[in-house]
Amino acid sequence: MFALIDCNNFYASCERVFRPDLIGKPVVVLSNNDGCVIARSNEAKDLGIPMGAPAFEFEKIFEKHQVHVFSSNFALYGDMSARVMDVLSNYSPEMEIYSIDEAFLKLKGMEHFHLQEYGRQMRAKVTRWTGIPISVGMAKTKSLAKVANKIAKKYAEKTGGVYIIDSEEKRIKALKWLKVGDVWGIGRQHTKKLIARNVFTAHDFTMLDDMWIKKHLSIVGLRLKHDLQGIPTLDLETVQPKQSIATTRSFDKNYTEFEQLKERISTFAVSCAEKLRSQNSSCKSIMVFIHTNGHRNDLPQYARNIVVKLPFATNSSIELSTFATQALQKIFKEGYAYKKAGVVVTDLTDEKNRQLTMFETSDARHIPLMQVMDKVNTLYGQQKIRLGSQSPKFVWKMKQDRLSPRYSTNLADIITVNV
DNA sequence: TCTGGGGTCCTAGGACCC
DNA sequence: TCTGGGGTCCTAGGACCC
Repeated sequence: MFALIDCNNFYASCERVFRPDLIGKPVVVLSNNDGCVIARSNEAKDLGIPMGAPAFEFEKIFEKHQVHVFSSNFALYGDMSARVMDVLSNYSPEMEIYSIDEAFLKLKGMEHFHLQEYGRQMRAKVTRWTGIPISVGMAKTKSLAKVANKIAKKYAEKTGGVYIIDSEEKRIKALKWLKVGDVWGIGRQHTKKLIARNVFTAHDFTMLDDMWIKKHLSIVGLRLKHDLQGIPTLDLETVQPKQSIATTRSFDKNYTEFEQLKERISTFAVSCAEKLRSQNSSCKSIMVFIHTNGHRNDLPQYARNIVVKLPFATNSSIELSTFATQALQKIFKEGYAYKKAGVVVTDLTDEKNRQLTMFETSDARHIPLMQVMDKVNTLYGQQKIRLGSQSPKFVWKMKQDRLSPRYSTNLADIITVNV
């Protein structure tokens, strides 16, 4: 058996842990730059605020219904996630942390446990120890555990937040209930195709011909079909080293000057370099992209990316910044209003096993320099030491008007209790 | 005015090898 | 008329996830 544990309305729930006065009230959390809604409490969902709703379009509704709006506070959510995962790890030796708010547990050898009760215990303990409400779904395969979890969440009162698919009868009933577009692994494009073929439910999907699925949804779709039929096809995935690392941002306003973009790209490259160093990797290629605002029909559009193979693997902020800004020069065009840019590093290698080239031009002196930079910046705050190319002339600040305190990761933000 | 960020996997087609 | 067979690697693009 597999269990899928999912935190309910995770970001919104994190905000509520330290603001219990918000329980029962509509809460939404916005994306970077306070752009769109990325998390909603049940009360906010009931108001008809959709996922991804642009904040500016819903400002009136927020006001009218006294919705509590938060900027995203990833320091808080990351820390709360670690706490939840820590509690869950006590319930099985085999766990896969699937995302910031989801984990699969393998319940091998627990067939004789009272699983319903086991799920209830998990739920009680996570809520008690972290303040985060969760839903638990269990079934013979991962994708069915996902389905069970949806049922547990949707019918929380009836199920107590725990649902188990443990018979063929329940499996069929669950799959007939689930819309095909809500199946894990079936997105918008595939849903369109499936509905055109009169496939409306997950159950309809499992009745499709293997060859048809393989042709139109690839091997991934076929595996999913088998998994949904109760044939274990998807196993827990072990933690793999990352294949790519990205830092990308939308801007608060449109940028037209090369110098402005250069500062951004340099900063993104430095950020990627820091992420690389924190996991002891170097990268051998780098991708830089820029584009205009696709939502603005009134402005000329331009989007380009460029991949640069590096002559040697590196994680030096200085070197990556240099390569990135050189790349930017190749794709930048005058006369456009740029809204978003990013740097993605790929071809990652272990720092220690770095292959040198015959004519290595990477500067070995950067290594101790980066160590010192990381140390100082960790101790005294981000960007206390930065490159000259990250000019303070262009001070850039993300719009975060409604940021909550970092209750659990910053000493100054710890809550005070008055007795 | 204003619309997120960070990932993964698969396939088809081209280039290349013997 | 008639032009092999079997591979690998790489890349771009498309799909998906939270």
